[in-house]
Amino acid sequence: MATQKRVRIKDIAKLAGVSAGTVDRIVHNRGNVSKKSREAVEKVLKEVNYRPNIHMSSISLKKKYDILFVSPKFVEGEYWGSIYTGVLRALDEFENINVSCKKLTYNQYDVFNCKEVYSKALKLEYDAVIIGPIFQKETQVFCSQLTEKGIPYVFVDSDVDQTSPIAYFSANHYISGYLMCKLINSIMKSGKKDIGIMQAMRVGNESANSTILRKSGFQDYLVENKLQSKIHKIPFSATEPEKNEGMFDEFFEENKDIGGIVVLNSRGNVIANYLNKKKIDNIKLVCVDLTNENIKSLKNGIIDFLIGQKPERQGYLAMKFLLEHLIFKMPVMVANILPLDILTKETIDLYREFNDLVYLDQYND
Amino acid sequence: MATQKRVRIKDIAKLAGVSAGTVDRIVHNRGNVSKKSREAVEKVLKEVNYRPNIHMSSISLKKKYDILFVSPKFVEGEYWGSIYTGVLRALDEFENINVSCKKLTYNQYDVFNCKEVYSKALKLEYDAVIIGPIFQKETQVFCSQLTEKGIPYVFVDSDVDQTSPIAYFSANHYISGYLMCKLINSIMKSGKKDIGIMQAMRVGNESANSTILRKSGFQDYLVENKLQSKIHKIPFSATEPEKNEGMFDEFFEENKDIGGIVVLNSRGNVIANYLNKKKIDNIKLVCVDLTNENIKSLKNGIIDFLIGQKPERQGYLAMKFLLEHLIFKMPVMVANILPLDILTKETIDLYREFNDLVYLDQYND
DNA sequence: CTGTTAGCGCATTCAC
DNA sequence: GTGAATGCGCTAACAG
Repeated sequence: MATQKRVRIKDIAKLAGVSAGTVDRIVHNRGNVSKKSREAVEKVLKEVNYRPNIHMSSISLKKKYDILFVSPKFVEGEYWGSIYTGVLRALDEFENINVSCKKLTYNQYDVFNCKEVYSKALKLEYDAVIIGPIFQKETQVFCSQLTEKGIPYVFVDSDVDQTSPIAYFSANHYISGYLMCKLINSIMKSGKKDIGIMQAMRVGNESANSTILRKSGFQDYLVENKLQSKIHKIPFSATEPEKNEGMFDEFFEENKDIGGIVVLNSRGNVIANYLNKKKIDNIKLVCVDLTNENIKSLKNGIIDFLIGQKPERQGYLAMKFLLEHLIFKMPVMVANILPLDILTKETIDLYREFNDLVYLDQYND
Repeated sequence: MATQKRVRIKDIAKLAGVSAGTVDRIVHNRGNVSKKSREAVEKVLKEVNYRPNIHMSSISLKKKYDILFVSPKFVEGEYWGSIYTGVLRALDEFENINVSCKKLTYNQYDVFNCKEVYSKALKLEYDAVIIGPIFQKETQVFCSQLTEKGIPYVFVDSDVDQTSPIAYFSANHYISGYLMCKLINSIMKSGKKDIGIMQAMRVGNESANSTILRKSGFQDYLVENKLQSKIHKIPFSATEPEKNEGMFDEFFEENKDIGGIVVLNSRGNVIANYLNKKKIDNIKLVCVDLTNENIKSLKNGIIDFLIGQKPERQGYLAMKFLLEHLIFKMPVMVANILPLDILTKETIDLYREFNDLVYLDQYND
């Protein structure tokens, strides 16, 4: 009753006046089909909305698929780790498909290392790539070389201009920054009016695309709402954390009117730990990404709102769509923008309990 | 690499020294098995963590399952409609399983009608029931009669005391109320301090369990945080909406210090539309449930935060778990508490785009 | 080029 | 009470 009976390959064969084998050859673009048969089958396919049953396919599929996963280095519980967990979950769900997934990671704070890893990646053999991009230009070069070799790729976390991925899976970073600005303003109580923004220092002086977009959304909210808050950049080092406390001490010495801080990258815990240590509790804090460290700070009340980007789902969908594309050459939607999760101390536990899946795998290259 | 090769029924058969047919008889509790075989197989099952492949099972399954869905009346886009949509989505995903789902609905504001529908339900034939409960006592009676007949049931939206469902799928309504109280307080600006709570009038004067729990969470937040806000109940009628405007006029005439309103049931749009019509824009509003009407008010800025309870997912999981239970008699987790979504004007569109699935079915009984 | 056939994991039926 | 045989939708190898 709910949905009409799904049409099978056998039905299509009958309607087109050919055998099941021929239909299968066409669906999988496997050649050796006469023009006449192809046209007859494609005509039927257009009429009947054939949705191949991937579970049935995978059981009898013999081909092996090699996928490469390239992203910033990570450990479990970090943003990129969750993306990878999603990738593994997709592999688990489609366990009958014979696919191997090789992982290659680079230092996201060092453009030179990223370049190195990309060229290392080009020497390997695989059917498709999942890319977690940080550096725009380097990724563009990498992608154009993949295109030359005829290898399809998808992005997770961000899209990259001037590339042609099969699909990408990301949050809307602009809206994310816009939202974070709204949230910090709506919870800052009258009195101290200034807002701080954390800024990571990188080798190569390039900021991640996602952070740039968030900053732009942040600014636009201020302008659209004619807010007069003074904005202060707070520098910090992701690679040499021991330097941070000194820098923060200096900053807060000079800026006494900070009423709220927004962290537009996933390292919110850096400032949260500082505020906690110094027992500063009159500064509101809005951060992004459900890293283990950020979650800890959300739970103990230092972070007020934490924005989640569903990294696990991004990875899951990327692998799932990639497999569907490889197997069925199905047209997939290119832009896949996932919703933003707004989390508080009250909701984080339920969120994790429900989304967490235990993976005991080692996260090794 | 990701996960160890899944063990198949054939593997178990070999390990236990019996044939695949025998293993299947045991897995499906179908009898006609010697004690010796049963013990051998069960021993192996314990050791190897057999996860039957439901997709492979369903293809060769011949049995037909009849499911009954009982809930408050709804139209598309309302809370209960989304739950039903999730049920249909599960049926679509497991299309190979031969299952029919009959729908029966009652007036959630009229306990007598609910009773009638429950007794009508008891006269039908089915293998299991999905219940959306509103009235506690009546549901308890219904459930005890189901238990007598040996018919399993699951709840969506709420659990009900003194019943033994296979499982239930709901939000934590207590936390939901607690959270709504925190949100309204964090965004109310100094000045007007009082908070209003909307209260639906019902035939039978029984409030839904979910609303009672939310109220309790709401109160506890106030107490724990030693907040002095004065709380005002604002009565409204869900069944005779034309009476509301007069009641609200009267209420706001008498209470000038309302700075925020919380609606602990899904009818937030009732007060939102009123505030919009009267151009009152200095009252913050926090509501629950993503009904089409509530979403409209969120988008035009009348509602500040809207709490979502993932009704679609509740319905989906209820049907999915029920089928798994019926087919495999698998032990399912009884309490399934879904996370709460916090939505704002900025995030609602992404949320809907991503979660919406088009179902062209008619919502008829 | 194309139809036929075997086999994937599983539930079920049918001889033994 | 049990193993062997069949068929589900699909892919892949094979024989024409």
